Amino acid sequence: MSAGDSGYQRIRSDIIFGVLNPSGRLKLDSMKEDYGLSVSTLREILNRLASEGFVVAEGQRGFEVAPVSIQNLRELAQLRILLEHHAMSESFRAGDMEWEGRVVSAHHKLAATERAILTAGDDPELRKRYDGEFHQALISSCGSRELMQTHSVVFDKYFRYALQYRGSATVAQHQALLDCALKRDTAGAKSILTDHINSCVAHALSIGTLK
Amino acid sequence: MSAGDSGYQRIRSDIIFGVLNPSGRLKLDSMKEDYGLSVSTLREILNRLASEGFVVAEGQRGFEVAPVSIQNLRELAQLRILLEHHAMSESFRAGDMEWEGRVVSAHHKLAATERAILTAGDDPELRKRYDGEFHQALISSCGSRELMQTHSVVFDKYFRYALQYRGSATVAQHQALLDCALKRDTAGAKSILTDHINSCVAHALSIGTLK
DNA sequence: AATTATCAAAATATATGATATATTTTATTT
DNA sequence: AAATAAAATATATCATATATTTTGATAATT
Repeated sequence: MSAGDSGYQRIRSDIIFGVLNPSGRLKLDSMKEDYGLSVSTLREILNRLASEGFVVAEGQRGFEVAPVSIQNLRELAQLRILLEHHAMSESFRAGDMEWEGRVVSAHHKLAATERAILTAGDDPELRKRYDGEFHQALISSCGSRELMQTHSVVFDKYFRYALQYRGSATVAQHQALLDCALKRDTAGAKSILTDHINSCVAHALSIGTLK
Repeated sequence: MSAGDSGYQRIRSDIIFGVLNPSGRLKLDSMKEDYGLSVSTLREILNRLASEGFVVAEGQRGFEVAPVSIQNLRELAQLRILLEHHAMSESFRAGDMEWEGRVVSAHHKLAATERAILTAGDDPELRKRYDGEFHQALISSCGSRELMQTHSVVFDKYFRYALQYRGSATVAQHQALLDCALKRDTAGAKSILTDHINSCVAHALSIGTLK
């Protein structure tokens, strides 16, 4: 893996998981040391992240981590619901046995990880990975790369607000989504997903660190 | 405007309007001369375009213009319909007098440009600009920056397939969309937009250069 | 004879450090 | 306190060095 690619993954992850503070300036000199990369390589990475929306580039004045806000959380939640509802519909319709296999497999890994949280404690990075992979599996037969890619970026941006583990309600919702998928119950899945996301928004707002 | 920014605009535009051929390799050395930029600046630009999906970056093997295909056109058309339907609904609901002003203004400019095509010939770049600004105005009160930005990228990618002017049907559809907007007729607008986009897809397919 | 494997040279891409340009801060003067 | 100039800091661009991939020639294998 190239220096640029691994640096990209690290910085992207550090933004999502709050290692780099929202709205914090990203000074090239200090990042050069922190990530062991040259300015040019850093700039390539920051340009990529800027067009994904994880970084804002203020022309001639450098880069900063994209801010977080209640408004932005609500927008991302709504957009995720819109994209994921549609993608689930299509995917449930077209999903074959291979698809069911992917869904069951992804759910198994997610559920096991969620159980492990109770004993070993939460690992947000691992949880995000399996959560993402489960929702991705659910929509993986939607037939549209563009839709899946768009959804994936929205999901990752959304996850900046979902860093705290919310416990058993989430686990039950994932199980219910699995059941709906195997029954091809699109309406049920949409309804559960809406609750899933809205309760996450409510939880994020209840912490009260946003404005 | 910085060298990087203007180069970005030019290269992005050259991809959308087919000056740079789909699937064509983007060699840094030759681009350096064509655009008068250094490799570093070019790489920043190509990285940005890669994460938007206009360019594909094959690790260690450089960059190429994103390919076009019937499948991709269909995906983008569907995604645009999904996003724009939802955004119109919200925007029609929330749109106030200022919004109506923006819509009327954008339509006026688009309609005038479309009329001018008959006498002065088509200028795809101008047409895209005003077409984009009209649809943007329609959804401008949707209340979600994330939705508008996502829509904007999808619109631009979609436009790679809409380079040929299609004539009076399009003009009538834009007029009908304006009427629906001012009447807050969401259902009507959705139906017209669907036709608008689907007939554009049909037209692109009828040319038969895609596969 | 045709195909595959090996290797060196050329072409190309990636990464770096240095320089030029722009922005912000500080100090000085009005 | 406001305005301006100088210094300090940071960003943007460039030219170059390093690493990778591709190409083409030769040798080995089927």
